[in-house]
Amino acid sequence: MGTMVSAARVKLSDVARDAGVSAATVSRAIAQPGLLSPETLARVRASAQRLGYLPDGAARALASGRSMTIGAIVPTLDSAIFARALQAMQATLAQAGYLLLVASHEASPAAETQAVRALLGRGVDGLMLVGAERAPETTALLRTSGLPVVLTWCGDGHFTAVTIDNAMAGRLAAQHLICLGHRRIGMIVGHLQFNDRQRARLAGARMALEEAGLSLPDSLVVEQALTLAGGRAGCAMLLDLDDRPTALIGGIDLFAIGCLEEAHARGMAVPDELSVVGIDGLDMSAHVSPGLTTVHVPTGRIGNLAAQTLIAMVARRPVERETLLPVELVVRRSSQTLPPH
Amino acid sequence: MGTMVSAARVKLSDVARDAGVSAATVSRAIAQPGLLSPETLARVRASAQRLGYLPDGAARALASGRSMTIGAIVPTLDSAIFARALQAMQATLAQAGYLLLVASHEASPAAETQAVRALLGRGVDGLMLVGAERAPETTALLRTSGLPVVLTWCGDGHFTAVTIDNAMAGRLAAQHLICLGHRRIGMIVGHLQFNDRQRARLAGARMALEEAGLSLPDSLVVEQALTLAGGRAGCAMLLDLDDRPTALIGGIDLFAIGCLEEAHARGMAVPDELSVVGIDGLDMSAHVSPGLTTVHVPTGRIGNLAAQTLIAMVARRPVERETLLPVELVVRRSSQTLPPH
DNA sequence: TCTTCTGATGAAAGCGCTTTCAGTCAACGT
DNA sequence: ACGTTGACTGAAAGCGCTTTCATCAGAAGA
Repeated sequence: MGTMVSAARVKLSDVARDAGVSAATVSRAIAQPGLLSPETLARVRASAQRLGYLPDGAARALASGRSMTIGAIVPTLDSAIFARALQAMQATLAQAGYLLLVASHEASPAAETQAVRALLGRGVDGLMLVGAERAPETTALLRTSGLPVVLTWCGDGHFTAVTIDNAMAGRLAAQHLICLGHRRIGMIVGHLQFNDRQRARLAGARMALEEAGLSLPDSLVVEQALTLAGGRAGCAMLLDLDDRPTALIGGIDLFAIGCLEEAHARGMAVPDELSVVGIDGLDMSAHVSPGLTTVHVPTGRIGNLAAQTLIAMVARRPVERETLLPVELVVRRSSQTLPPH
Repeated sequence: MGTMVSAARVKLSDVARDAGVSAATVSRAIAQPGLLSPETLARVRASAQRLGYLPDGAARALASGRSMTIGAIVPTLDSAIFARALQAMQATLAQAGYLLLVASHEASPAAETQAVRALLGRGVDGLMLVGAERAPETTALLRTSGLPVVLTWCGDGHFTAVTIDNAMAGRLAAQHLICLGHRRIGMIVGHLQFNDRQRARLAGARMALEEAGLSLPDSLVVEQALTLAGGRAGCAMLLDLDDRPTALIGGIDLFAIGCLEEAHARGMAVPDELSVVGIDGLDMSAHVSPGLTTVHVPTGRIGNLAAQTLIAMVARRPVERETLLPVELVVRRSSQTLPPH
């Protein structure tokens, strides 16, 4: 044996010869076994097995026009949110024989365009994207490609989408705090530039406050990078205000956890001196101290449904234009009634 | 316009015709622009641009034998560790024009075999795997394929690998606690079945204890699912022992964070009544309360290097057989000297 | 002036598979 | 007994691109 230079890979025609059938028959044995007689099928399978035949995906894709691959483009893989959604997608796709091709754009519309181009070129059968906001060029690319596309978290009313009501999430967080008697509420959000989810959450919170005769002035909103440290920094800024808020909403749970930390570092008791509410419902949030009140988002289901929807679209089965998944307030210890002044 | 049935996609021959050159020339304009005269190149590019030409990846892969795709198979995407490594890989790969195809096996060797088969079939140019332990069948598949393969976290001395010294990580954690005066130390590890990283960490910790004249009996080791809840449950089991340990090591940071939580729930002060050390160095660990002492692992670099190594192997450039990345103890507040008895 | 290069381009043969279109053959109906 | 039907299978034409190999100017050398 030793280091043998990779033996020429077994190909379909080898199997055909070995089994004494035509190439067409072997192909059918793989893709439409029902068309073959049991004996032929068994013979072909035996040969394929014995020779260790593995179909060449590129050739199949070229000949059939389907790559059995779905692409997903997310802001980053390094986030509990997208990691969970992708894991769910991947699991669902794998069951259907699809593979997941991933790309990230790090909040850059141009990078997203590039990623779309790359995935389109690679011949994915469908594409999952996050949010509805993107460079017009990207949208044009998507449209002219005619490829099945599913937007997630936010829809645009045109592409198929699996979404949550981000504005409602913001609203629930705010209403909860309002009900507890808070009147001065601050919010930390991600950079709003290329992030419609954060914009919607902010808008929802603001609207809830206004409906209650209150307001969420820009002075009480701070934009931060989507990290725990960003949340902590945002919290610090808000707490340093002359008329500091009595409650804070994190546009993502990570922000809220950062707030918990900053409050702790300052010796401010949560929830006694500061109430904190997040949005996302990370596993982690149930485990921090105090437990984080948050608006839970069914992240895994978004991934599962996006995958299922894409699979259905590839198969030309009808699908919901937009699936809206419910968000839900989960009250824990980080928020409480505003103590009497 | 309206709903136009997807216009036949622009293909290389269309560009060739438009530019008044042969298909070969267009192909060269894409892959080896240096071979063309500046004028021809410009003309072809202009045509391609105008027609919106996007090369067909499947056809390229079939004709050239390279798919410009790298595969990665991890236990799960839904873990801060693998998510970070994959994000790093993806970023590095994207810069080199490669795309990342991901699969997860959820700690099932059979699922891993299947994933390898799927990725091999899809014609990836290289493959990243986690750990060195796997079904013999998988290894055979990998070997006969002759594909560039990089193992991560643990190597097997045969395949190229980007690793960390897991045993050293366990050892550092244990030695730290021993130095603080702890004599009775417990450890929570992931299921050891198909996880050589956890086995090595356990072995390292055990060895450190034995070298100090102590021991880590099986009664003080509990296997748990790799989640925060698993860590908490493991901690509970260990604390319920008659002769409870004074310090706990988490085989992953998540376990250690679970310990913090369980201790908190029981009203046990950390580190006064219980010292806790983790292994991984999650961002989160710096932010929990008390800050978690942990053995930091350069997760992102593992991903970067795995990608770089794979790219080099595809290009037939020589690479290190095994790159061992350093781990480092980061002392925070969760561990302290054992108080006088 | 006549080779000999060199650089730029084209013609054409696949890459390994799918799929249409025919064709074969046994069973069936009348 | 003979056209029909239906179930299988095979021949062959690509899928869209890459890559030899050949060609053909024009530059350089003799």
